[in-house]
Amino acid sequence: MSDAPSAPRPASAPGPERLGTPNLGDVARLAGVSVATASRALSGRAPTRTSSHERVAAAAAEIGYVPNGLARSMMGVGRRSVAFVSGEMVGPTFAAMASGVEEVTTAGGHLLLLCTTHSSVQRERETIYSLREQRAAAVLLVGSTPVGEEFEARIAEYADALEMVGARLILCGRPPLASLPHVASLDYDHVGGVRAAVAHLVELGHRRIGYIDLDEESSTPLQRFRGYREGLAAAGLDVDERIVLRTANDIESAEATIAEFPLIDEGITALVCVTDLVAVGARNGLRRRGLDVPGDVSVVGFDDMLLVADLTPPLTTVRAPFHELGALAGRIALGQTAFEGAIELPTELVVRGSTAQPASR
Amino acid sequence: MSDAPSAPRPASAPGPERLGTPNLGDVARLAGVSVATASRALSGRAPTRTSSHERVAAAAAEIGYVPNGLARSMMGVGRRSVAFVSGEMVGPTFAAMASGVEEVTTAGGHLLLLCTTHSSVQRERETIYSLREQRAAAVLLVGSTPVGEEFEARIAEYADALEMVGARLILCGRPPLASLPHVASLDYDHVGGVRAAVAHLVELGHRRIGYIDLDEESSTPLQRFRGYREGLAAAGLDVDERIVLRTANDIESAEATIAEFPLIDEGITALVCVTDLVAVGARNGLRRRGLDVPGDVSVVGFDDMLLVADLTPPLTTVRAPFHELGALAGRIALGQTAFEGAIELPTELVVRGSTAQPASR
DNA sequence: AGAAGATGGGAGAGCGTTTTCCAAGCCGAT
DNA sequence: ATCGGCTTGGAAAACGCTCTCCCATCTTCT
Repeated sequence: MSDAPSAPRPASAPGPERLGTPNLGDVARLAGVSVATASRALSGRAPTRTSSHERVAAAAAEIGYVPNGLARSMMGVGRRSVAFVSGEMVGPTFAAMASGVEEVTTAGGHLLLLCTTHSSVQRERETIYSLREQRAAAVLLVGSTPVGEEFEARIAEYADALEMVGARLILCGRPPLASLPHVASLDYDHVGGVRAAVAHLVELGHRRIGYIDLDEESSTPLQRFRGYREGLAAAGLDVDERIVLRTANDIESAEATIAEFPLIDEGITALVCVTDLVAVGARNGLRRRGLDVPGDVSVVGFDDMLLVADLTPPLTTVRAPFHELGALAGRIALGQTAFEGAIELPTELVVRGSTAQPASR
Repeated sequence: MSDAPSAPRPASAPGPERLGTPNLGDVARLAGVSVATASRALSGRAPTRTSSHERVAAAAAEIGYVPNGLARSMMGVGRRSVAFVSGEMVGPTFAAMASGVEEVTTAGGHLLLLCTTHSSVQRERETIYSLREQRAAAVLLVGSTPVGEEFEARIAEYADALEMVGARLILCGRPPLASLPHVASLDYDHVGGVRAAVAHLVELGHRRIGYIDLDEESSTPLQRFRGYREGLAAAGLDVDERIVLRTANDIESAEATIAEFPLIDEGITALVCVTDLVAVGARNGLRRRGLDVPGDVSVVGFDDMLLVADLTPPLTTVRAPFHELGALAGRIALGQTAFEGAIELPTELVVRGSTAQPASR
């Protein structure tokens, strides 16, 4: 049956000109060598360099050859990609973490993919599965997320799905999951940070310290609240649920929350806030009620976002190493650093002007 | 010569088990159909669905088949990627623009690549060429950059290089280049924004209005300075170089710059700043010198970054539609919107408390 | 009942690389 | 002069997919 071993070239024209971008075959043809030789010459993987190598290089330059990274990736030798998946791209912590990741991915010759889930489970799942199809080297799931069985089951599903194609899943900015100790997860010391903040307030003489929490049940606020609780406990104080407020994570909501809170009646002299944004809102609300910060009420935030040092008063807050966290996550994603158990980066209390001794009664 | 048309399968074992992730061939084999049928069935490109389609779907589910996005991309049917290339990833404008781009790329089923050049020409070039190899659909070069022939030549080089592989170059957040009207470039109205700021100050009664510029010659500060000049001219005033300062784009530098500036001697009552960061630094410096804002000197910024509304006094500034700019750039990148000449999005003056009538002399 | 049309599915080329295997060619050594 | 080792380069398989022919059915019309 095989009467014509050489196929009749159905599509391409007989002339030397081809459509589209030139290909390694074109380079080889022009240089008068085989594609194998051309590939070897261009990738520098050949034993020695000979005249044909130079012909290949010249041919490549002449026709403007651009190697196809997609094809290289398919052969397992291209750049791999790492995905940065977060709920939202705004917010003070995002950019710093992303830049940390970017630093190590590009240093390693890899690509950084950016995805947003808009806090939708469906989009999160779609994103992960899409990334799996793209054969990403790793997926960084960053930011706070819900706690609970349903969530852990979802992460387990993602981890399995990704492992199936040799991609690893890394949880970034959230604590390790009890049921999934093998999933790499790195976080910073929320608890210690807030504990330090509370200790600072206690040392200043505060005894009645309120807390403003987020109105969502996710890992970050939960941990920070634990820091509050432990901080109080360390000073021999108990959590009084009546002076724990909840709000959304933006300035306006926090301000509105403070507006309708009978704090004076409770004798509160200090307020620990789950984030800087909430702290700023709280400060605005206090001010609106004619209360001075820190004269009447001290305020502490968390994140040390840009500009909080320039507020009046400058905000006392907890600084977390977002950039380092991102860089470390990137290194683990690329396999440059092994993941051995949970990683928790230290945080640091930055004392500024929004905290002071309570007014003498 | 062709005695053995069927090659002797050198590598893979004879058993049904294969290493690595399952393949479309594996699915087809299990379903008892050809790869062509399997491909059609899974991609839903077949006219109707038949029993074999269901067998294929079942087989795919059974062995956990994950289509290879890289291979699909190589065939020209996969997700394409759009690259967001900026100097730095920090800064107030970055996240908003990136999120705008992300919104439209993922809506269109595409991938967003994130790259940083660290303001190094070499890295910029490497990035562009790497993206070209990756066959990105488009490259968004975002942020301010140097002006001048050398720069335009570089952009021309990039545009040509990218066009060679069918990728388009989009300049985002900088004005169109005179020598390259065909490369898509979108910007927002720096000039109009600063003009409005100056007009606002003039209307308040200011006549001696200083300016703090950046110490770099790039498009953004140049345009904003032009807005300053035109704003003064519209009020019949001239630029007095003695009250034009230069600083780096961070709070500390701006503060230091203000510290050694004889502004009182010059009778300055208002200061227009090239960015919010500089404005905050200026405010800090003024305050340090015992001057009140806006009592002694009014201050205007540009960018309306997060928290400037919560400073004391709240900063009067110019707001630019960064998110929309990013989204529009994304749409042009994806070819959803045609680029017809320069695009300039409007800006808006946001009057807050850092500007007031000059003190009566 | 036979032919025309519709339709599902298979074989195989093609995408642009890398890489393995193997045939030459060339050198010095026996 | 011939043989083993070494370099050099080519043919072709492989990666995993899509897509264009085709052929074999099945339906349906005359």
